[in-house]
Amino acid sequence: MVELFDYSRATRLQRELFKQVIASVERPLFREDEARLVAGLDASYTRGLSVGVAVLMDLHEMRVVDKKYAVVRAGIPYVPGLLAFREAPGVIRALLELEKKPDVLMVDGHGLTHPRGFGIASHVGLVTGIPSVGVAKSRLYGEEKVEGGVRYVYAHGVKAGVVVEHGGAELYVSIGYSVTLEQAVRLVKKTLLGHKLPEPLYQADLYSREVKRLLDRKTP
DNA sequence: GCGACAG
DNA sequence: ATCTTGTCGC
Repeated sequence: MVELFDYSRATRLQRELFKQVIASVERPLFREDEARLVAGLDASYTRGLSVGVAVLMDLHEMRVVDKKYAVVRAGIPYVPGLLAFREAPGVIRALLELEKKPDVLMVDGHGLTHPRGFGIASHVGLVTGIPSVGVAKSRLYGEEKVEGGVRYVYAHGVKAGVVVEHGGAELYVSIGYSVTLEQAVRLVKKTLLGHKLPEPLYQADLYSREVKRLLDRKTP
């Protein structure tokens, strides 16, 4: 039968790139002290289209300094574990449109805490070569273990994520690409303001839905 | 076979 | 993620 999407080929690629993520974490490119720009990445969907957005924020002033979007065909359906193949194309295009290169990316979804250790956060980070952090609103994979009052998520033999409780909800923070788990958690906590999501993702969520509405209203 | 399953 | 009005509460 003709396959619209080669599942085994996609998972094979993820298992392979997972190794590069592990290698990147041993020598993190992310320089916390010098980091000034973070990009929040998210996407919305409508009529077979994917609206990917990238919102750039200044970590010192915690203000939005730039934001871009890209509309692409949502070719692949959503399949747990393969979210990146549906969502990354639009998000990456929007990211490349930014006037300045971010020091780190915050992606809506998991990174290492993924069945094959290569969720969308790792995917986007590796493809662009920019350190990344995954922030999901629910669990996907891994074993949770509490140590010193901290809810860690182990995956593929490594301490891959942390469950951060905030505003009555839980945030699954995980290593995306070229960052340590400690850096990932600090970045998320630092950008946690008055919303359930860290500011970069909250702003990205708002923007992607704004563009989607604009698209719905424009094309009846 | 059964349960889990990012957005 | 998306489909969807009003409504209860701070």
